[in-house]
Amino acid sequence: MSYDARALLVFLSRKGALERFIEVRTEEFGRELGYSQQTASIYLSRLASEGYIERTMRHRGSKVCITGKGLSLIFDLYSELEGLFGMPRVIPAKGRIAPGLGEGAYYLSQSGYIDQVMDKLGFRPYPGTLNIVLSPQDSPVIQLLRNGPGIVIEPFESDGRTFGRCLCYHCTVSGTSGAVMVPNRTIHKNTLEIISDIRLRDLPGIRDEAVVDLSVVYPGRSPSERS
Amino acid sequence: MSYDARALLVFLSRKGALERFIEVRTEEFGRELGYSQQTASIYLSRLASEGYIERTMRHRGSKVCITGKGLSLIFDLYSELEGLFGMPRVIPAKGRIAPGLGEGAYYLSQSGYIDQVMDKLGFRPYPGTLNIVLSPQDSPVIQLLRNGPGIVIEPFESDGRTFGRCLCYHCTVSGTSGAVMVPNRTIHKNTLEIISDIRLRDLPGIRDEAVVDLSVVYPGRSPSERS
DNA sequence: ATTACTAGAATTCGAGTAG
DNA sequence: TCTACTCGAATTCTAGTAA
Repeated sequence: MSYDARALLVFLSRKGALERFIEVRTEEFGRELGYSQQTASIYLSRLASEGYIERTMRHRGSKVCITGKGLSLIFDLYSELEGLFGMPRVIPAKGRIAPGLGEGAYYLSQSGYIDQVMDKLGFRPYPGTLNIVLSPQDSPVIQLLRNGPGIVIEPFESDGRTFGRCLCYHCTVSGTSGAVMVPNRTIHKNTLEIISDIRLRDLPGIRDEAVVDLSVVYPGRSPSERS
Repeated sequence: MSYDARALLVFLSRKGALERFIEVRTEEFGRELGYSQQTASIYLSRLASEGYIERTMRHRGSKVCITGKGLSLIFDLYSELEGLFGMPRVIPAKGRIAPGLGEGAYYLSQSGYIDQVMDKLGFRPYPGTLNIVLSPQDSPVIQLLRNGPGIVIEPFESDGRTFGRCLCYHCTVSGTSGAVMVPNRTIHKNTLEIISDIRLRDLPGIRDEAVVDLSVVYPGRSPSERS
C-alpha cells in the first residue's frame, strides 16, 4: 500500500476529526494503519501540506482536524458511491428464455410465499417462473443483485420442507412488469427467475430460446435498511 | 499517485462493470486515469490477480467485470461513508456564551424569517439569538455544518434589504431544544447562533461567559436531498 | 515521549519494444 | 492494434537515530 489521502481522511473522520481536533501520535497512527511511525509522520505532514488537514503540534503528539478541502475529498467520494449504491436506477440486461424447471411452480404455490409476495411486491404471483439465461455480457448483474438492497422474502416452512430466503427486484420483461427472484443459493449461475401476476409465456415474444430485454430496478439503499 | 484498488474499482463501476462485462483497453484506461499504458496494464493484471475483477482477454482489448470481492471492497467503503454522512447522529460540542450582537434580534423579527422557521423547524423563534463561541477543540464542527445537510432557510427581502440564506440544525443547549443557525457567510469563525422558542438567557445556567454543552443533530442525507 | 531527519532497501512507474 | 515484458529512473517506505 502507499499514500492514499482519501483512506487516511476516512480513518481520521471515524475518529471525529470532521467535527473536532483529535489527538494523533505518529506511532499509534502508523500502527493502526499498518505503517511505520516514520511513514505515518510523513503522511500527516503531507496531508497538512496538501491542505486536507489542519495540524497543530503539541509538546507530546499533535492535534488535527479535517479542513473544508479534506471534507470535499471524501464527501465527493461518498456522492459518487451514493450514485452507484444509494440511488434507484434501472439496470438493463439481455437474456434468452430457457425451459422452466418445474421447481418454481411448486415454490410459488406455497401460501407462505404467495402472502409475502402480495404484501411486499404488490401482486399475486402466477404459479410459475420464467427462467432467463443472461447473456454472458450481462451475467455479472447477478452478483450485484445477490448482494444488493432487494426486497426480502423470508424463509418459511411448509409440507415439512424449508423454503429458503430470496431477494426480489421489480423488473420488466419485454415491457411487462414483474419481479426478479434471486435465491440465496443459486444453482444456475447465469439464470434469473422472473415472476409476474400473469403467465408470462402467454405473451407474444416469450417462447423458449427467444431473446428478451430485461430491465431490473435497483432500488438504492435508504439509510434505515441494510442487507 | 499509485495503485489504489478502490479508486480503480469505483472508476470501473461508473462504467457499468458492476453489472456487465465492459471493454477496457490499457491505453485508454491509463489515459483516463492519468497513467501510462504500461502502468494501466499492470493495474488491471493486479486487480485480476487479487480477485477484484474478472478479466477475459480478447483479440483486441479485454473485457472486465467486478467480482463479489471487488464489490465488497467499494461497498464497505460506501457503508463507512454512509455512517459519516448518510446517517443521523448527534455531535456534542462545548462553548462559551458570548454577548449577543443585536443583529440576530432584527433578523428574527422579520416575518419572512419567522414563517420559514415555524414551517421548517416547527417552533416560533424568540426574537433574539444566543451566541456561543465554540471551544477551540470543537471549532471544526462549523465547517461540517456549513457543508452539511442542514435545513435551508431561503433568502428573503424585507424593509428593502436582503437577508441571506442560512442552514439550520436542531440542537439542544444545556438540555433545552432549539436550533443552530449557520449563515452562508459567517463573520465569526468560532461562533454559532442559537435560536429557540423561548428566551434562552432566562435559563439558569445561561449567562455571559458560562460554558455550556451543545448537542447538534446532524441529520444525515436522504438520497433525495442535496445541498 | 514524540517527531522527523538521513540513508539505503524496496517498490513503482514509464520508455522502448517484443509478441 | 493491443498487451505486457525488460530495465533504468523516480518514488516510497523503513531502520536507525538526532532533536
